[in-house]
Amino acid sequence: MSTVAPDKLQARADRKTRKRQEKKDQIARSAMQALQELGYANTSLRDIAAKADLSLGMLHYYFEDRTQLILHCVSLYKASFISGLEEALSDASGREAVINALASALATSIVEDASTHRLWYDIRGQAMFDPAFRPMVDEVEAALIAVVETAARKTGSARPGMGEFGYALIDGVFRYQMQNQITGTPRDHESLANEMRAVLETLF
Amino acid sequence: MSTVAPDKLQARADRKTRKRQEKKDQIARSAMQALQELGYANTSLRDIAAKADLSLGMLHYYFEDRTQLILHCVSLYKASFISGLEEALSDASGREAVINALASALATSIVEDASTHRLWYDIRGQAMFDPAFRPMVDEVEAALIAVVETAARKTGSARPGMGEFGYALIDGVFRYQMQNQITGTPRDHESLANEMRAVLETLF
DNA sequence: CACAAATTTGGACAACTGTCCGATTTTATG
DNA sequence: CATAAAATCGGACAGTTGTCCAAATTTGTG
Repeated sequence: MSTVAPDKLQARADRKTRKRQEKKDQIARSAMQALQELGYANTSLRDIAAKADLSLGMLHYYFEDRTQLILHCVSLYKASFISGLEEALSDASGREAVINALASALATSIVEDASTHRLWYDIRGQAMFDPAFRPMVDEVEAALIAVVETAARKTGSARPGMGEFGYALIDGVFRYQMQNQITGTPRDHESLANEMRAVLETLF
Repeated sequence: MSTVAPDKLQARADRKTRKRQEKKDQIARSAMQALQELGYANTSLRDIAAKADLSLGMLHYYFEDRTQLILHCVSLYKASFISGLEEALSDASGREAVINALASALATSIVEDASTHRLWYDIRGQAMFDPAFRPMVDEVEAALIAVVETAARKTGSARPGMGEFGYALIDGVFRYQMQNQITGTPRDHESLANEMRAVLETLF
């Protein structure tokens, strides 16, 4: 028989699992640093352990295997990037304002988080070969398509198939900007936003 | 002193190097089969040797290292894909004909060579982390941008910066089509070409 | 045919990988 | 404070990787 109330046990278990989740997030944030630098193919668990100042065994204590750890990183990426876009959209109303908000948010992300997106594109490409990454990639892309659909609705230009088509177009330019930002000549926020605006103006 | 004429020596040396080049191409074609299947990160030299029915040492006899072999594969990809696009464009005149030709050629390539493009996107992503791939990737992209500029000129809609911008847009849709063709529901030539035509109509 | 060069083989090698586990330390609990 | 659970460590393990090389075979040449 238990000496404490059931709800107290429950609360205790919850605190444990939350603490564990936070530790997993913290490890994943360190892991992202290593992955962003070296890429999926060239980052070993030892690289990650070193970056996180953790022992090798710890990684397997918190994550089933390498794939699960990387998936957790993508999950963090999604939460951060998508919610930023949604927030930018929710604050805007009127066609021009919506277009400006989206273009500006995307440009900001290129300037500030180019190497995070580089990792995302690396893993999205990996998903083309390793089915283990597909569900997570599909989840992120579905959310991005939903963002485009929201923008289309708010600009009064919603059409069937618009989400996917718009996502593909925007992603093409966004990825090219990211690539040039890292391997070519970096551009400033205004220049990037203007280019993206040109896409959105013809799309919506 | 030599017992044969200098030009004869020259011809002999040329034959040797040409034969060596053809062997390299043959190996690279086999290597592409393995790489297309498994991807850059998961294809070992042993996988390639097995696919090419060759011993491991042979690969190093013809290629300095793994990177050089893969670069040779990309070089083959470029020659084949780009020349196909250029040919399609050269046969067409008049705005609608040019747009149709380009849209159709791209759709054909999605249907027939989706997994070749999957490998290309894999290596283009790899170039974001490994500088050894950058010159080759830049070369391919410069050629693709030139194709877009040719199309823009032939449709009478050439503007400064058009090549890069158009390439980014088209590539976004093309890549998304490729991804869906492999991991999603494959579509037929007409459907793919129609979608691409929609991009080209607004671009040019 | 003889002989040199080119080609091909098969395996050795060290480095690196993800995974796993026993022992130790730290933390939370009654 | 004592004791159980959670957390952390350090290293072992087997498998894989790219690279290299000495020997054997094939090819081309005089």
